[in-house]
Amino acid sequence: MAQEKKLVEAITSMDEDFAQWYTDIIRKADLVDYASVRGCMIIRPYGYAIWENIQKELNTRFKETGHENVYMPMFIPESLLLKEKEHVEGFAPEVAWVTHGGDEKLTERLCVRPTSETLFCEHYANIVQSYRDLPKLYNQWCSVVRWEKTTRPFLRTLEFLWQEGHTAHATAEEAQEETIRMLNVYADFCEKVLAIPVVKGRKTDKEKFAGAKATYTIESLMHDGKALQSGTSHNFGDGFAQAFGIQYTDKNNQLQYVHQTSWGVTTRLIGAIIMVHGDDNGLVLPPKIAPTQLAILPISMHKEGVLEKARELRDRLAKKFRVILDDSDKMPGWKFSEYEMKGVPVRLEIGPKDIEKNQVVLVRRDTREKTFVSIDELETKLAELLDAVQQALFDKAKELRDKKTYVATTIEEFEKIVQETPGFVKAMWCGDRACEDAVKEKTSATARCMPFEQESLSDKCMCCGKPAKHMVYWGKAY
RNA sequence: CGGGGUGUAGCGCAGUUGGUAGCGCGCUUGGUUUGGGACCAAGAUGCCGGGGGUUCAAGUCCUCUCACCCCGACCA
Repeated sequence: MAQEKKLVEAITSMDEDFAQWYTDIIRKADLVDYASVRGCMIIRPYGYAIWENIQKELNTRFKETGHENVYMPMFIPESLLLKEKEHVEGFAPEVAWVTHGGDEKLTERLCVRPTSETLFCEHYANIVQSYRDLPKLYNQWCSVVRWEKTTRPFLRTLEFLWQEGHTAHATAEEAQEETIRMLNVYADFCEKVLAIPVVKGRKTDKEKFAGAKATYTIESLMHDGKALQSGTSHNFGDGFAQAFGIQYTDKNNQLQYVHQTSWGVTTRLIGAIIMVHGDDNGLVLPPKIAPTQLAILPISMHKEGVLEKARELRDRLAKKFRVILDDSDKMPGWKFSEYEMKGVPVRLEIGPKDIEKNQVVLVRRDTREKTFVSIDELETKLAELLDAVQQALFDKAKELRDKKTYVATTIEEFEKIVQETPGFVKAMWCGDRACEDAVKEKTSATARCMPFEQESLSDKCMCCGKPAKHMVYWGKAY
């Protein structure tokens, strides 16, 4: 029995060692495997299915807001990358270079895209001539490469999957509207689909994207109290347009520069789902994103009629839900643990006793609460239960985030909170880079964002005591 | 890139003063089982991370190297 117990507890407790818990989950739930190149991961079918659902949901929203998908090359000539100064300085340290084609040394080395601003800019310069050509609302799904020093599956890998939207507009106002529109799309997606509450706001200059005029972000809080930047939306103004010569002729026959935006989310969102909803029994997936919403587990399936009934239910429910039937000869207890580990939102048990009573047992993953449901009203009850789980996950995550959101008015208070009770800390800031640097130096916490919903906690900067300009969410970040 | 740790069967690990490799889980086959990780029986599985040394003999000692994990600095 001791041995069995150990097996069940194969996942490290999150309170004991959060990092190890995370690693255990992604391996045991079959999300990823390590690849032979350092820092690269294999996204396994179950993990990739989550990404496919993310793609499906986001693509719908992108199309609804008028965007078209395109595909850009993965190589960027060095000369092209060098065109925008701040941008290069931001990315140069972490790009991978291709220097040879076969045995031939290339005359100009090519970087493997770390992001595709330069490619989109080059293309826009070619295809935009008139105000009639605007706006251009493009998006691409691809992978990018950043030669990171340390890596963690989903959170930071050398190569990762993402989408990057790149748009060009006639006016600064339109570009700003687009930047905020897409930030809101991300926020809505995170909250409604991933059940992850987010704080919307603007990045400080120190934290903004290399080459951007302004960066907006959605920030979420993980179970361990560390913050995760979950999506960003940048307004480039006309900086890139000037560097790349993207001009159009307006209605008055005047030559103008376009105003651009870019925005992206990555497979990191999967890391967020794990760290926001997961527990000591494994993954917990929000029904809207779960590859499998219902696992049907026949009990005593060698007995007459059980398997037949289970198959009948599977066929019936598969019309409306993402369902699997596990008719392998594993023990029921093993299957319970397995599907909990994989975060399947609801499981259905059906055995001889249930068939007699024309019922099934539904068990929700998040609370393990069991309900007996008549087979006749299964579709309705299951739909209700999935909705209830979706909502409960959001509520629970929000409650935890709110609980772990603190207020500090002095640097001493701030330091104490950061050290003793990790989470978001709301505090006032004068807007000076020196104070931001000092906070990081002292506490290793950074400014996550200046939220749109500002509060006046005090009229002085917590660091220097000068008049406060912004209320900032601070925290240690992934 | 700094600090720490680990590489032995698919996974988790043991391997004493150097003597030619073992345990648990998993896997295969057969049987009994099935409402919270079943049991019995019979099997299969190793370039001991890699290179170089020392030695009659290296998983074990020396040396170089590679990879991964954790903590920092940098980033999505």
